[in-house]
Amino acid sequence: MITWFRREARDLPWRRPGFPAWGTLVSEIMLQQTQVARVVPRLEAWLTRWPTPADLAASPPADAVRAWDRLGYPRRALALHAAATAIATDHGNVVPRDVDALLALPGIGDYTARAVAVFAYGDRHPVVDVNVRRVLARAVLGQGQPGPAKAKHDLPLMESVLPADREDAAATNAAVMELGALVCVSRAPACDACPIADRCAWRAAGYPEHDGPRAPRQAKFAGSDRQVRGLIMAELRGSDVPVMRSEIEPVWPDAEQRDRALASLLRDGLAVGDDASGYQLPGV
DNA sequence: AAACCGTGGGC
DNA sequence: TGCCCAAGGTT
Repeated sequence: MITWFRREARDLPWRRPGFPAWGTLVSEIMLQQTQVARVVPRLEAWLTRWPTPADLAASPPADAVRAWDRLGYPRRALALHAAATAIATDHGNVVPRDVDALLALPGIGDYTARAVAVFAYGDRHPVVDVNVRRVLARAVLGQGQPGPAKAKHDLPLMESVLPADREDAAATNAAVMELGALVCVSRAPACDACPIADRCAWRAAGYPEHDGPRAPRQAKFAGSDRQVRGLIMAELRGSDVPVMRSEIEPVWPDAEQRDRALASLLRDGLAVGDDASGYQLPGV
């Protein structure tokens, strides 16, 4: 497993020697529900502009949202800015190493907290993302697809597979994740190229169809409030001055849905303003 | 705890 | 083409 990883691992920015913990944190938040290929260029630009948390904290949230551009889920940009502010003020501008301290930061949950502790600091924790859940579902549980994510179940399962040694455990976390991303993929797994095919419970059972509960499918995007929010955000990102309501109208025909989307953006803090002064990104 | 939150690539 | 999927988190 670890041998396979050392041979096959992709050359990614966050695997470079000396890559800062701050970079790991930024990369992990960017990678939430977002493909590696789309993250890499944004990550490099981000770290060049904001080399430390304090640098980001010194910029207005609007700059973070603009730099986020079209990565998606712009709340992440706002959360990252808030996390950087907390790190700069409460943690001496040093990304926390403790999992509970990381969990206390906005936008950081079970996966991201452990990913930072393990990949930035080399500590021994189970790291469970969608790739890991799929590999465990197949290799250990003998199921074709993972069920709904459940930390209470997923973390102990990964823990049971981790080597005792700290460095080996970190390498195993990365290796299982990489295996799920490159070989044990969701649709057409490349079992011929799998280093643990001879130990895979799913393969041994003859690849049975999945019967248990599946992870819930995403709601349709076309025509959704999420789509309208995205269109409004693109409008706000593209303007240096407040955007009037009349300028938002053209982005979507349904006025009621438009208003609902704008109201939700205001509630999320991704937009500020009113009809009189116009709407813009937060903090100038 | 189910629902919501963007965007784009692959097939 | 339309659907599945992607290094999840928050409410």
